Amino acid sequence: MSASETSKPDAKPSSNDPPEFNFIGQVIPDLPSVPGPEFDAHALAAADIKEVEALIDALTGEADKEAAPAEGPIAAEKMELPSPSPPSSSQPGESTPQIAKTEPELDFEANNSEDVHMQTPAPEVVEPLSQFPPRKRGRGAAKTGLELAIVPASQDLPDWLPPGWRMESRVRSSGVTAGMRDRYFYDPVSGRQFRSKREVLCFLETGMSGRQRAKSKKKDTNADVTPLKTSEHPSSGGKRANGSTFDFLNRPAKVKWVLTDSATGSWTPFIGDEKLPESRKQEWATAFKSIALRNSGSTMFQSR
DNA sequence: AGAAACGGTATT
DNA sequence: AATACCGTTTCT
Repeated sequence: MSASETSKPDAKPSSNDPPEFNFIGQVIPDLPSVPGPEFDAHALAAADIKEVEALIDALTGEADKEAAPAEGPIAAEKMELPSPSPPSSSQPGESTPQIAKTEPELDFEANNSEDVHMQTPAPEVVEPLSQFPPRKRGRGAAKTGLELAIVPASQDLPDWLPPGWRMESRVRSSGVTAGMRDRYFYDPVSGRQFRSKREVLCFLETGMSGRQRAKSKKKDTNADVTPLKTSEHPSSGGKRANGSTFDFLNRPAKVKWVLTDSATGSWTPFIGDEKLPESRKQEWATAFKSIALRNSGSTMFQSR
């Protein structure tokens, strides 16, 4: 649809210094625990709600395909938004601008075909970061007992790397390039692996791995942002860079997004009755934003 | 098929 | 010269 930016007359100074931008890194330095909305809820209100919907859909739809029959009434129609209409926007003809005065809680409940087995999905801080690889695979798998010097590198992270991201530095143990180091970056949300700064940044921008062209010879006139692949559980394996999604492993069966503050637009995810743990909040917020952003362009980052 | 590691060119 | 980046190979 809106192929070209509609409202962007000259939003590109481009004459000064378009340095490295890592909006996510700046926007989410550290999500405040309560009233610290970094993003504009207004933007999320309308169209983005659908994203959340879709997201939840994905969550439930792909949550456990094993329990999903080939035609079972999955998430498709489970979702029911009480009021898809954006509160912030004024409804001409009505007179109840009781916007988010009293917490318009939209509860997207995600019920699988089964009931709930995971009422307490996230006991605590999961362990998104496995310090060391599960095993040795690939080239130097069973070669020599090479115990690669895998440096956690939790520190000394590059400045461009958004907070929460993990970096791994592996040293090559053989070959003419032995001794060289390869760095890998991992998205805390999806767990995907990236091999370079460029990949990461590209991912942060578009939400996709920028490397996705030359696939089909000539058939993509607008191969822009490919839809998410809602058929993977990244956290379990951590694919390389490609799609972006939630942590499909540790998710609640029911999520409730509450607009805690309409003014600033502070949405807070609730699991059941409990507020999302801080540890998870960032991830969610990141994903949430990422998705919303993907659709609204940069609408939500406008500072008023 | 996917992940890990190496090879090698491009870039700084 | 150093290293960032990514194609390709190798192994699970």
